[in-house]
Amino acid sequence: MELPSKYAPQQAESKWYQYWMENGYFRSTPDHRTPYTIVIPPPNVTGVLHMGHMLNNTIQDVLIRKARLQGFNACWVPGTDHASIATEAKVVAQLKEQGIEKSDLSREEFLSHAWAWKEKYGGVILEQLKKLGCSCDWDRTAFTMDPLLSDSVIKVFVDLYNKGLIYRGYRMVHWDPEALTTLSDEEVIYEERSGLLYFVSYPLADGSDRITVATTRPETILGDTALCVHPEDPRYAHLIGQEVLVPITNRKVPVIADEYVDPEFGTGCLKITPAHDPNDYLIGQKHGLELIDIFHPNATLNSYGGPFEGMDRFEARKAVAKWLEEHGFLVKKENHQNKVGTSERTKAVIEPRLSDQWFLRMDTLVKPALEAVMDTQEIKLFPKKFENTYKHWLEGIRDWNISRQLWWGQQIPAYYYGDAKTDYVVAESLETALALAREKSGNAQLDASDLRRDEDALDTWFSSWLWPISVFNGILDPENPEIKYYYPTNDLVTGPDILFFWVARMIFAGYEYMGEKPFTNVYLTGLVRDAQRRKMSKSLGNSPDALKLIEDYGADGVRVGLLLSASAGNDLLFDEALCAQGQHFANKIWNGFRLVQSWEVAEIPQPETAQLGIEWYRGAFNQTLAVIEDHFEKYRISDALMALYKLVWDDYSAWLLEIIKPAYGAPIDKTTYESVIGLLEQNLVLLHPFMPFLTEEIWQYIQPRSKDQALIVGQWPKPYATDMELTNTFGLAAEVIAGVRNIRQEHGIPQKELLSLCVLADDQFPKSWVPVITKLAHVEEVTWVEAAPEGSASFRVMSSECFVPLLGQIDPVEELKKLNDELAYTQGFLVSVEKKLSNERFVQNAPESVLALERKKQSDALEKIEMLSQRIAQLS
RNA sequence: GGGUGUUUAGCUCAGUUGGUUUAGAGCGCUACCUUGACAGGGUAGAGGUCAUGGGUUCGAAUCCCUUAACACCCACCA
Repeated sequence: MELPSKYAPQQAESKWYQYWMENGYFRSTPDHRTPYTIVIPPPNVTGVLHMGHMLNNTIQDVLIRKARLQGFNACWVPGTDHASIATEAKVVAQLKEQGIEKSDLSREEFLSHAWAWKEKYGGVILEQLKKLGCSCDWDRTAFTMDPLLSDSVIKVFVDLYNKGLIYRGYRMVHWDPEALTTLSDEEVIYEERSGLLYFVSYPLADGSDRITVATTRPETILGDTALCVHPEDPRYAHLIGQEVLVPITNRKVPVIADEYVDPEFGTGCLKITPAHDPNDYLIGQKHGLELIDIFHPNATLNSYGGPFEGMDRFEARKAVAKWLEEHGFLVKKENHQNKVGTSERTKAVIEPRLSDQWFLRMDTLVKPALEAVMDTQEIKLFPKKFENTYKHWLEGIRDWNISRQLWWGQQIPAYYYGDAKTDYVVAESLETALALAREKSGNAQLDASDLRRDEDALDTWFSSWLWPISVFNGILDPENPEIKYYYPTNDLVTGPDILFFWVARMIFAGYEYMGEKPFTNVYLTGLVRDAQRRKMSKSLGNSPDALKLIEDYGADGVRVGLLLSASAGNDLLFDEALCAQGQHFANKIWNGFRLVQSWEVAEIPQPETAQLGIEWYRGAFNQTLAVIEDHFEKYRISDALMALYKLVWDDYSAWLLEIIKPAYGAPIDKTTYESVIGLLEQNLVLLHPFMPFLTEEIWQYIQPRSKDQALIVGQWPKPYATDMELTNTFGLAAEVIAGVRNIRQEHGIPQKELLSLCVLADDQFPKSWVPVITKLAHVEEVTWVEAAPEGSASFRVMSSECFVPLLGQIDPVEELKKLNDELAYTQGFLVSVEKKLSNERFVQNAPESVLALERKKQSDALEKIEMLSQRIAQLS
């Protein structure tokens, strides 16, 4: 059959993906085999595939496919996350475009819009993963708001509440004025921003003096309820206990003293706005200060804003500053760098805000999670450096704010029946809630209509932290066969940016609900950056279109490109050139196959060269197989691929195929043909996890295969029984061949012209390789000589000297120069070796093996120098 | 402010407990090759005082300290 000389991935990819799907190779059900399980880090349901997804899903697919080939029952559970805040923001924006405000909708109406959106766009990213070749068990596709998963979340909430780990508290929390919800500590990103430090003077109530305070937020003056100085600050000692007038409002507030104040900073006097700053809040509590909340939820000023009411906080900042300046309260302004908390999702500047929220106590959950990683190593993080980060975070962790003022998500199962703050119950169902409420209130007349369910939804991560358990229904039905079989999962592959958000919390949940770790190995990939080291982001527009890449280079090419650049634990600088390299590699493999299948097979004896080549390659294959296993164990996927790349490109294509290649038009013997097909098939198995499409394509071209002979369910190779001696001496033969090629190159001798090769050999000369040397170096014959023939170019391999007689074509001056250069190098080398050997302390201290080695180097060098000198003498 | 990590060829990175290394790979680069699988190819080659300064050692890219640059994480300093 006539195959094209360029591998065209497009048709092959859709063909084989469909074939795999139709035959159910991705499906997994519990059986007698050992399971190998990965749960996907569920991408946002509204998301589209970006480079980060491409990378970590490629890695997961490599691991899953390899496990499948190794005979494990491989199960990769796909799914999506409802991403409460991100999705809600998108839906709100979309509704706005249609002229609908969220505030005009009921919860039910809004949710029906949100579900419609999810149905429409929710599957996109999963379809894209299929294009990449991901072999997920699609029948298991889960969504964090599926009934089963949602019920799990509610059950866990109630359970944790009953255990006393979840509580409702009035706290200062991070408020996102754009999304109109609170956020957890982890969702706040601090950014360095340059702003102004305003120095504002407050008159004493009795008019006797003025005090200047420094603030970055003059608008919060409207909520000031005290000034505060350090108790031992002599500058202000006389003012403690006096009252000052707050500018604009003319409210009288006290001057108090607290050690929190740093006398060195600003003026050493701090204004206290307990409602709008976490520290001020603490000081306010300590000193019993009044709380004045000056903002609406969207961070515009409320009625406390006086003349500024209705203004946005940043607008108000300028307006207040202007007012202060005009009325003589503003002493000066200074440039000031400070860290501003922003919302991870909306980028809005966070406003500290007091409110009633639900919290999860972390102290007891943290303990087993810390031990599992730091002490018992039940869970291993790759790369290891993240263990420290993990430890630090766990040790400094604060309670987790899990309530969100959103609708898209699991609604908190708390029901209020009265006006007091404690008039609520927590229950999985309305009926239970009613019963509990009647009991708690002592009012048997309570009726379902008297219960008001908490309006808030739960943090997205409060559902995804159960993911490895809930996808197997392990929360609602902990004894079911699936969870017992698949849990704990094996590997988790994700980005380090969600180590705290997700990974750590899954570990908490695993120990709390399964009494066991959720996974054994966590492989944290690097961030994908562009060639200039910038993060890939939509706003920079430097993120390539994932699907376009697949179209251009083929999924296999993209996978290889991505993996080649992703050395373990480092950020990866993505460059399309690497996808091209992957594509070239695919083509190389394709053409290697094209060559073999073009041969006519005949019942003729096997040439010695072919026998040697096959035997040697088996050894090389064994070595690479071992290297690959080792790399995989350490999650060095990139290195594993590179080892394979070299095996296939150099050893298989460049050497083996050249060695066995019959003369043009001549047939190949059957033995060699069958061996090389066998070797090719083994290569394909190793390559399959990385390049699933191409390998299946060739695999099926080689011969028709039945359903259970497909490559995807093939068998991982075992090492060949082979003569490693041949493998080990091949390197020398290759050097001889390279030596001859080099001489050809230097003297411009075409391939067609056969040369002869004379060798002044010692024992180490690879004599068994002579037939191969003859063939690949285009040498007529190899003869053994005792002295250098007249007019030869020469090179050395170990301590054998090789000559290519080139009467009349040799420039003795050139040849001499070459020899002299080599002599100089060898002498330099000898000096360094002898320096060591003449050092008594080296001889005394170094281990025998090292000494022997140095002595060998010395004698080799001496011998070489002698031979070189002879040649030089001869020529000059 | 605290912590972690990085710094090896033009680029991206290996270099495993210090000794088979006057340091390796891939890509790129240079020269030559219309070589019957592949120019998305082949052959050959150039290219590094292992960030800096010091120390330990018979021996350091590798261990210790200094300095510098970069990256990331954590932290309520107005």
